[in-house]
Amino acid sequence: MKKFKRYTVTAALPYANGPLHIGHIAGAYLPADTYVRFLRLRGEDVAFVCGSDEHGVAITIGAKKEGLTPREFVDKYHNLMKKAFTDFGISFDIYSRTSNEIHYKTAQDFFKKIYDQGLFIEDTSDQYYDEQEKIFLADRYIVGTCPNCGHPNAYGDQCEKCGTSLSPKQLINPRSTVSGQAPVLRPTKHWYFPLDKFETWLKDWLIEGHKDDWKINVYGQCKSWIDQGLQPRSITRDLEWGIPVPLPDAKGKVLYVWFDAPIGYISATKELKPNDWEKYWKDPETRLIHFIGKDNIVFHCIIFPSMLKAEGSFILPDNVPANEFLNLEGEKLSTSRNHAVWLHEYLEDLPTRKDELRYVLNSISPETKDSDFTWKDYQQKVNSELVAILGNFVNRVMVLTWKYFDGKVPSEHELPGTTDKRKKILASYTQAHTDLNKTVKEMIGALKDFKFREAQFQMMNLARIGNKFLADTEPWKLAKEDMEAVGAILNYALTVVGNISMACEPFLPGAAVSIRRQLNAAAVENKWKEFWTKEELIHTVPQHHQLNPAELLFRNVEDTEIEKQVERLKKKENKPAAAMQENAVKPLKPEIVFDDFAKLDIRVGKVLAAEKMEKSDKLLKLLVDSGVDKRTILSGIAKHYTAEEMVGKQVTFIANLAPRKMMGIESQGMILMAEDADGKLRLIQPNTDVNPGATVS
RNA sequence: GGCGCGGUAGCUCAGGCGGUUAGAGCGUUGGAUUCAUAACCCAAAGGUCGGGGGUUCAACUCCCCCCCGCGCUACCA
Repeated sequence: MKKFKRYTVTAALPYANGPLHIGHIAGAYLPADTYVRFLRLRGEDVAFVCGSDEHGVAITIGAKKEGLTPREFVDKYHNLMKKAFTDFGISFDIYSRTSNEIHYKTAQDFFKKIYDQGLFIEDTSDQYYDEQEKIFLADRYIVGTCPNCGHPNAYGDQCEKCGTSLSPKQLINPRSTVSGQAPVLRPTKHWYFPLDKFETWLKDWLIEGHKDDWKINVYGQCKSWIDQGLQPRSITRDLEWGIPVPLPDAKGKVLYVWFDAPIGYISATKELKPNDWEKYWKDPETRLIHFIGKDNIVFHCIIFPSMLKAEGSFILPDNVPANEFLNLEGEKLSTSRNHAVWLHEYLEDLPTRKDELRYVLNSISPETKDSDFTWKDYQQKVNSELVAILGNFVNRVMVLTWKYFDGKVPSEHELPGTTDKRKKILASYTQAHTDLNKTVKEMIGALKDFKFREAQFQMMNLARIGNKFLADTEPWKLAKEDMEAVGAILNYALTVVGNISMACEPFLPGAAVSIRRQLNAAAVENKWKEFWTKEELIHTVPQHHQLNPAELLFRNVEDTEIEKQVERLKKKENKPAAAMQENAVKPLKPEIVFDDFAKLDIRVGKVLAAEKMEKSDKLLKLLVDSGVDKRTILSGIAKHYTAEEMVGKQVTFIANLAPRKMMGIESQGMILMAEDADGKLRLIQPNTDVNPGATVS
């Protein structure tokens, strides 16, 4: 493996439109922090950078919703996240933000450098423009009737009722959500990054070059993406909030948030190391690693590297150990449903349990597949692992040393194997020592491979071996007959405790400090690098050294503690966030006159036959008796109704809608559905049967 | 529908370029023990390795089909 001189480690820039939850932590920040702590302990030169991602339409929408300016809005969430990270102990070297001036310049320079090479494609196309507000409307700012399901308030990028992805021009009767007015089409120019031109290079660099060293889930998704063919991507937007496109003819244009965000890693590094930041981004002997969640894979593995390649002077990511997702109590985390454990709330409720959260999240880290956090599991892991195995081991060694040696480290010398009992002790010692060294090597090997669950397990193994050593040698029995042996045993046990304090630092930084305090081990601190680079047990506590009183590393989690958390979770779900409630009821459409309505021929029909459309997940093909004819209607309801249950049902449909071909079959009408707040579709039916062909008015 | 990743003991997960009785931690049960936050230590029970075919002397591991979960994608008038 290539030897690197230094590391640049990034953790995904969290989007500044809401607080952090444990899914974010488990996905990117905890693994990144664990890895960085490991690197630092080995004495590596590392820059650990992160910051808030503060641009994009979603920010402007969120700001509007909360009645704030975008600036106030991002300030609020930037500060909230920054504090939560600090309080939790994620050890960024810098937590910056993309609204900083230095980032504006960095991003603009980056753009300009590629622009000057003539790489970007310029293209002018018609887009919706709000004449009253004098702005071009981003997709999310336009609502209209969904051409698919008739949902009157579909967004310009997606209909939330039927899930169809849309472009604004497909919407019927589009309206601006800013002014409520109908927007007009206007030509506007944008710049595109020619991703397609990097296909050959990506195949070489990624598909060939990282076949074996990238995680299989990451590699598989990238390969799938590249194989499907790459398209130019637009990298500018018509928007007020963002980084202005640094060109003379680009008034009102900003860089697309996805373009500027990853450059934020570079800006943050510049801010951190104004004089030698380039070493961390341009020296091939620097190892660049991105920690992200799986939603970010394509961006960090394909698009950003292509941008870096295009710019020309930067190094490329050497690895992108993306995690899958974390679920909560068996269900997906959901911001809108408020189904989440928010980091800042956890820290308020359980301020003394930071290591516990780190431990549990790491132990269920979604490294290879989605995983599930439950409070019950949290309690069990804390009680039966942290308390019972690790805390207990450290505590019993401390207590024994105080009891028999007044808290002074016993003398250190070879124990002569003069009796059978002593021979047994020596055998136990040899066994423990061999196991411990092996475990240390495995722990460090796992950390190098980004296998943090495994690494943490090996760290805990040190305590398991320690417990076994005590049980095997039984110093409390020997105290009656052979204090020299007791001293030898406890001297070694204290050595193990000292090594554990070093081993647990990347996983349980709080416990590491506590153990060091108990050992009164200021003298030990400069030994950390030795432990982490020699990869074996080292000598930690000098003989006759005075220890501090024992303190408990962890407390048991009582039932009442987790019951409180579970209840809190349930309560939240019954009471969705305020923002969600606003969303649940869509705003009224502009007024129409009776004649508009009269154009519609709405009727009730009866489904005679139904079948699932082949090769479609959403479409059912219905044969409907409309009274005047039997017609085929395709409807995107397959996720809500099976073909079988549709047969015989009365349905309301639009009878005079122009026929439309879908997947090779012509649909002669449109079934009307009601959409519940949760997105479920339900048929609109008369409350008693009517004859097929009955009109609705 | 296509593509990617996954489906291994009650739970969380290892493993597997085919080859002895499929592993660990936690949980459960039994034993031992008392230095320790009833914790630790020992032992046992517990799995037809998602289902069905196939290749092979031999498959959990390779091939095909199917089912389930997650993600991307197509369709959704």
